[in-house]
Amino acid sequence: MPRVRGAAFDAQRASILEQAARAFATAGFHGASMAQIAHACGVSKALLYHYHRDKAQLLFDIVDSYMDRLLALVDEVAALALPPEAHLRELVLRFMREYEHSQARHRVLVQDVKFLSEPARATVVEKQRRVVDAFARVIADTKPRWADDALRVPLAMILFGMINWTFTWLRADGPLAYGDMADVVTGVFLHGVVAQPPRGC
Amino acid sequence: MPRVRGAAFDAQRASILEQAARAFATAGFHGASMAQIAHACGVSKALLYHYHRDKAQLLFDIVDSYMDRLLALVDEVAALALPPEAHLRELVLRFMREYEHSQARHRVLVQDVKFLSEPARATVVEKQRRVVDAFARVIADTKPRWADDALRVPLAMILFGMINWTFTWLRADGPLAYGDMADVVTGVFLHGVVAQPPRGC
DNA sequence: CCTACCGATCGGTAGG
DNA sequence: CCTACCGATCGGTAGG
Repeated sequence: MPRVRGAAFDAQRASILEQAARAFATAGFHGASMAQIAHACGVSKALLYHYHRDKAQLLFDIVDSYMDRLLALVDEVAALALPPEAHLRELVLRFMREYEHSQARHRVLVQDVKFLSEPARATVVEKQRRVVDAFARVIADTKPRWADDALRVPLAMILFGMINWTFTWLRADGPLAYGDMADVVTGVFLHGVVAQPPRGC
Repeated sequence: MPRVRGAAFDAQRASILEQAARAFATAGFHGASMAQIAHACGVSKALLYHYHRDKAQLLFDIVDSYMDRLLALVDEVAALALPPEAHLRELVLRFMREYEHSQARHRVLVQDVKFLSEPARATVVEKQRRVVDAFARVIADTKPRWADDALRVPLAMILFGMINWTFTWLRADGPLAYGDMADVVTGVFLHGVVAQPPRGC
């Protein structure tokens, strides 16, 4: 029985990243043991160390590959060359769809990046900065009421707050779908909750 | 040298809660050891167990007392009997001011409540539910564009996302003050970022 | 209110 | 001599 070495290697590596992300998401980086992760993967603990130098490297491989996916999303939407409000709406929709089937990875990104060693953390934070900056540029194109340059990033962070907080409470199997929530998020961010505009007609 | 037992007891207890909150905030619940916390307090590890049955009880005492403080804030603002938009503005301002000098407690509330035992967690979650519900009622009073009852809580969660995410990136010593950020958050939530209203005049 | 410890489990690595 | 893997156990340290 010949083995396709490369393919099996990659598949097992992907399986380990997925199971480790789930374990870190539910128990936290320090609360999840390598033994638990190995058990969830159906492999020996020693095998984990064949694919990842140590526990911190496993965490890094999860969040760094996830940030690459989010950066790719940013580029995909930019290629559509949409007008500013539609561009932002599409970004929010695609990000929330991505979160929906990456809940564990996303939770790990939010809660465990601080446990990385400094050079590894800096790599991830730089990629996060590029995503935030891409959102900030699109927001600036919508001609916001706050034109102050010092508020560019804070406005983007307000939007990320709306998006990122959603996955802490929204149930994937609940009555409200992620896609519907993306519409509400974009609507509130662009035009607010209140029906009447703030300035008289 | 007579000892005023009650006062010293309370002061030491408060000191332990503060140092433990800092340790949990930076290292996570499982990453912070009882020995580290004891050292930060300048006391023995055994003393910690004089005030709190175990590590989980210490975590509970931090977040439960913090939720009591947030519930008190809700009542204080309600007593002002403000019109809906001003009511919401005041709630956001006072919550963000509270976060400013409770950064460690707040971080612990967000990231470590999941490590409590189920009855303890339920107690905290119930208090969180009451805070969210209070915000949802004020939001409903502002005559939102989304009148659907199923969106009452999601709209409140969007606002909490904006507020709660802020403390993950806003530096207390930076150029942007929490009070200024509270104004921007309320402005975006009520009327959106875009200067032009969504409906024609 | 401390020192001295425990049963168990941690992340990581040995030989084969 | 290599890569891919296992059962067993290392030195330290966790909560209590």
